[in-house]
Order: sequence, then structure tokens, then C-alpha cells
Amino acid sequence: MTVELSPRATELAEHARQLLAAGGYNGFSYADLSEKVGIGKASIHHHFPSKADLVLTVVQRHRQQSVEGLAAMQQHLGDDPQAQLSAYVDYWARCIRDGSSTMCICAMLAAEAPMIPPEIAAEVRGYFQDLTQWLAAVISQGQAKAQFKPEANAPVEALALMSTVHGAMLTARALGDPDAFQTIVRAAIHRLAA
Amino acid sequence: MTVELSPRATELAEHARQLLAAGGYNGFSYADLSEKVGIGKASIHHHFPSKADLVLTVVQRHRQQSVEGLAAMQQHLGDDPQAQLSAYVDYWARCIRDGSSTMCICAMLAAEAPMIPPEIAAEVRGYFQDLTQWLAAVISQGQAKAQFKPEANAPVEALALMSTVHGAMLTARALGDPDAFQTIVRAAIHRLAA
DNA sequence: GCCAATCGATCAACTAGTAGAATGGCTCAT
DNA sequence: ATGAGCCATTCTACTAGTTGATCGATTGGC
Repeated sequence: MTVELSPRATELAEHARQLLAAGGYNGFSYADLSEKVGIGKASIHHHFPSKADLVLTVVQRHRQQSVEGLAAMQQHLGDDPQAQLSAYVDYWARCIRDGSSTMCICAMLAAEAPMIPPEIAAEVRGYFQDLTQWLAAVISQGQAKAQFKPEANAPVEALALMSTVHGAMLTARALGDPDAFQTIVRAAIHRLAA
Repeated sequence: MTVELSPRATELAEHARQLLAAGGYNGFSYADLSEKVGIGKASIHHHFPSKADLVLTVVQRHRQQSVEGLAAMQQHLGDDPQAQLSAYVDYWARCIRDGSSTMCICAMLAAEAPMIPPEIAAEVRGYFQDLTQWLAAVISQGQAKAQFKPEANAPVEALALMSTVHGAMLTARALGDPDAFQTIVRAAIHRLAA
């Protein structure tokens, strides 16, 4: 299940992730990646035979790291659901503020879903399902501890919160105001609190 | 301010809007549009000298129609803020369900903001500002009539609701489930109600 | 006879991907 | 230990197709 990557392949995947976050699937070329990494275009094809292979690997890595990161949060803050949600959104707030990742690549690719290779769209769907499941579990847990008093049931609240987070990334980009993200998601979490 | 378009230019802009909604700025070409409309590629350049001109016109039209549509809602349902919000999200729910527009093109272009011509990004920003302003006014109005009891102030609630709506479009696409949109946005509006 | 609209032909630049040849580190039998 | 062979990695050069855009000619309505 876990994808094993050579150092060079890892470097390529990491730079591809940045390009993907900036412009989406059709927003970057092998030439762009070639220039960023300082390697011949043909060499990229040795590590990733096709562009679909490359992007699929990037999405798989992002999904896997996400699952691991969320699990780590649950382990560290297992008894405090509200702190878990805050840690989740603060992670993205930090990424957006420091510019290391101004957008989740799966939100990016979700927008392009009708036009990208189906196997990539399937992996993006998996990411959304993973995230929804985690959020629903945390919200349900917080409900049991009377930390949250959600208006709807946990799965729906999870979908709504996830949508708000991804939408806030769009809003921050559209307005050219990175701080807007934090303003929006903080309000969304605060609204859940009892 | 209002853009005057010939019938053919209107037809081109309309088909371009659909292609834009499906794949974004880099997700369609003049050849695609040429085939859809049944016109030579060179003829498109007669109506819209460059791709940036074409897309800018499409976005300007979308923004203008949006402003007019929202104003019409306010006129019809001026005394019922909650009905206004419902009408707004129901409009999109209908578009997504019948497939006539499965995504707001400004949400699409917001994701690509770092990579598209600046004048288009500026127009997208204008759309987001218009929408935020309208939502804030409606929420503020509903607050005055005790229909809503927002947790945050109206401008922040407006940003959050807009983000949820756009994020719900992403979620529906990622999951391949058009109904998810309505589920999410209905919950978001219900949460505002007193 | 003017002028908007359309066309086919063509452009240079870019796209993902391929072919074939170097490079150099690794193992392994001698 | 040494040389032979293997294999991953990289390169230059190239392909065939697509991109947005231009040119000049043709059409047809006013």
C-alpha cells in the first residue's frame, strides 16, 4: 500500500505538489517541473512514466500523510475533540500564512474532477472520504463529551465543516487575503462549541 | 459598464462558460470551443481577440447576472431574509442537480487565481466581494428581525456561508454526489436560524 | 462599395512522451 | 582485488500533436 520512492522521485513529487497547488492538473508542465528541480525533462519520465502517474503518486502521498497526521492528532489530543479540530484548521492556517501550501491539492483537483484521469479523481474522492470520516468521529466524540452541540448529525456536520475549510481556501485566494482563511474557519469551529 | 455582445459572441461566451465550469482556465482550448459552437477557430478571435478577453467577458457577464439575480431576490423576498438565503442556495442546488452548471466559474477561477491573467483574477475578486456584501446585508437584516442569531458578526458570517457554499460544490464534485451540495448548504442555513 | 463575419492556411511555441546513448555505481565470479 | 557485466539514472535529440494567435481571402448584408 505504501509507495516507496527514491530521493529524486520524492523531490520531484514534492515540487509537483507545489505546482499542482498553484495551478492544478493542467496548470503545470514537465518543463516547469524540470526547471524547478534542475533535471532534464526526459529524466522525469524515468521516475514517472506519465503525468497521470506523477500526479497520482502526489495525491496518494498527500492522502497518506493526511491520514497519518490526523491519527497523530487524535493520539496527542484524544481526550479533547475541540483541540483536535483547532489543530486541524491551525495546520492549514499555518501553511497558508507562510505560503508553504496555499491550497489543498485535493480541493484543487476536486474542482477539476470532470477533466482529470479517473484514477486520480478516485484517489481524490478517497481523500475526501477519509477526511469526512475523521471529522465525523471527532465531532461525534465532542458531542458525547458535551463539548459540541451540533445542529445536524455528525456526518452532515463533518461534510459541512470540510466544505467550509476548502471554501475558505478559495475565498482567501479570491480576495488575496490569507488571513481570511483563519477568520472563517475559526468562526466555523466556534459555532460548533456548546 | 454593461458589456454589449452580438448574438454570436453571446453564444460563444455561454459555451465558454460551460467549458470553464468543467475544467477551468487551462482546461479548455479554442479548438474545444470551436467544435462546440460549430465555428472556425479563427472566427472566435474575431469576437474575442485573446483567450483572456474571452474569459474576462464570461466572468464579467457572470458577475453582472449574479448581481442582478441577487437584487431580484431582494426585491421579491425583501421582508424575509431567510427565504432570500434559501432562494440563493436553491438556485445553485437546481443548477447542480440538472447539470446546467455544476460549479460556479468564479469558485473555479479562484482556485487558479495565482496562474490566470491578473485582470481576470481582479474580476473574480469583485464577484466574491459583491456576494459577500449581499450575504452580509441579508444576514444583518435577518438579525434585526430576529430570524437569525449569528454567532459572529454579519460580515464574518457572510464570508463563512459563502465559503461553505463554494466548498460544498467541491465536495459534491469530489464525492461524485450532487445531492451532497444541498445537504451541506441546507444545514448551513438552518444553523443560522434562531 | 463598405464592413462585419467567416474561412482555410499557417505560425511559433509548447505539450507529453520516446529513442538511444552516455555515465557511474553495484555485484559477483575469477 | 580486479575486471566484467548489469542496472539505475541522466542526458541530448527528437517526435507528433496541440496551443493561442495571425494572415489574407471570401462572403453577404446594408
